Amino acid sequence: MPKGDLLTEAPRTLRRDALANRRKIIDAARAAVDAHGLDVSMDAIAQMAGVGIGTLYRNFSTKQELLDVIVADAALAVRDAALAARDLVAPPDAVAAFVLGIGAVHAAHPRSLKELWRHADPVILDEVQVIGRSVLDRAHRAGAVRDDLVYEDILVAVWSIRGVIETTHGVAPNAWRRHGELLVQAMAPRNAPLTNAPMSSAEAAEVRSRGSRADDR
Amino acid sequence: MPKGDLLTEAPRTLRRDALANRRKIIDAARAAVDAHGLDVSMDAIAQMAGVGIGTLYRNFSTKQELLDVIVADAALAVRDAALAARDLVAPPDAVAAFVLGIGAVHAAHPRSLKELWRHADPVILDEVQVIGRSVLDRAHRAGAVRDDLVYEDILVAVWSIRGVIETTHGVAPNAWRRHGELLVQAMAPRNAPLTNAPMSSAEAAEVRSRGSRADDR
DNA sequence: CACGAAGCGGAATCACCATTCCGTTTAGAC
DNA sequence: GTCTAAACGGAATGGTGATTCCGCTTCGTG
Repeated sequence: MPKGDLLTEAPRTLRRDALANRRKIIDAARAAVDAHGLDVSMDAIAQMAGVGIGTLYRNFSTKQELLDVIVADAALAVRDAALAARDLVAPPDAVAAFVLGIGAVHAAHPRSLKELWRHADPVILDEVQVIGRSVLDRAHRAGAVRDDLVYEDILVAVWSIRGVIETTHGVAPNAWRRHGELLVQAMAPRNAPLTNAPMSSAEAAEVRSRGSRADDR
Repeated sequence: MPKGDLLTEAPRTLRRDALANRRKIIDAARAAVDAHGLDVSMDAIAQMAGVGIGTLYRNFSTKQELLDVIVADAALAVRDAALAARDLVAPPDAVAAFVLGIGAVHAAHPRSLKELWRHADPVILDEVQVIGRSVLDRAHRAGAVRDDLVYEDILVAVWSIRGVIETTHGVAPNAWRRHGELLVQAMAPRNAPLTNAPMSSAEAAEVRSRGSRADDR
C-alpha cells in the first residue's frame, strides 16, 4: 500500500470513455424499458448500449439501481410538467394543464412510469404534490373547479390516465387524451356533488410506500 | 394395441378424486393470482391447493392454460355485470351501471383482470361489446348521455378504472368508486363537446389482439 | 378382494437472469 | 513512448421457476 490510506473513497472523475459509456447505458436502459417494460434483461440493455455486462455492473451495482435512475429522470419530467402548469398557465386552466401535462409525460414513457408513483424519490413526489395543491387552490379561488374537488382526485385522475396509456399505447397512443378531456370536464363546477368520499391524503401517501401490495411478498 | 384404434381421444370422465383436485387447483390459482399477481409460481399454486406440481400439470399442460381458465371466469363475471346493467337498470342509468358494475368486478379481482382485455376469449368480449353498445344506444335515445359519447369512451373508462384499482387496491380499495362517479358525470349531456376524437372500434379490437405490445418480444 | 388404469407427488431437468470474477485492453499522466 | 490504474468484455456462478418424468398410490370395476 504505497499510496497510504489517503484515498479510501472512490475517485471523483471518470475516464472520458467511462463517462461516455455511462451515458450510453442510461440512454439504452431508458429506451429498452420503454420498449419492453421494466423486466428487460441486463444483457439486453448491455447489448443495446453496445457494452459488455461487466460495464453495466461497474456503473450500477444492481439492476434496481439502474432502474432507479430511469425512474428518477421520469419523476423530474413529471415535476417539470407540474411546474409548467402552475407557472405558465392561467389559474383557471392550470388544473387541466397539470393533469394533461403529466399525462403527456406518461405517454412519452409508457412503461418507465409504471412504478413511478411507488418507487420514485419521495422528495420529488412531494414537490409535485405541493405544486398540485397550489394549482388546485388557485383554481378553487377562481371558481374554475367544482367545490368538492380535492388533490387526491387529481392524483387518481393521473393514475387513471396512466392505466389507459398502459392499455392502449401500442395501438392508440392518443386515446388517453380524450379520456383526459372527459376528466377535466368532470372537474368543472356545476356538476352534482360526488357521493363517494375521496381517498385521504394519508392513503395517497401510503400508495407511495407500499404501492398496492397489501399482501405481497 | 389390443383395444384397437377406437379410443384415440381422451376419456370423457375424471375420477372422483381427480375432479375434486381440479376444482381445488382452480380455486387456489384464483386466490393466488388475486393475492400475488399473474406471476405466482406454479409451486405456490400447487402448495396452496394442497397437491403436487405433477397434478397441476396433469390438469393444465401449461401455466398459461391455467391462467386462461382464471381469465375466462373473470370474463364471464364481466359479461354478467354488463347483462345486469342492460336488463335490470332503467336505460338512462344503465351506462353508469355498466361502467360501475364492471368496475366492481375488477375491484373484486384486482390482478386477475389485468390481462382480461387482452387475453380473454374474444367471443365473450364481443358479447360484452354488443351489450355495451345496446346500453349506450338506449341511453342516447333517452337523452341520458352526451351526444358525442361512443362505446369506445366507455371501454376506455373501464380501463381507466382498472388502472386506478391497480394502483390503489391495497391501500384504498374504494378509491375507484369516486373516480367512476366523476367519469359518469362527465358522460352526462350538457358538457362541452370533446375535441379529441375517440379511439376507433378497430383500434379497440386491436388492443385485444396485440395488447399494448406494438414492439415487444 | 384383486387388478389395472388413472392419478399422484415431487425430484430432476432446462432455460433464463442477475450478479460476480478475472484476464485483457486502454486512457492519459509522466 | 512507457506504464499503471481504470475500464472493459464476457464466461462462469447461483438462484428461481416452468415443465418433464417416473415410481408409487388409489379409484372403482368385475
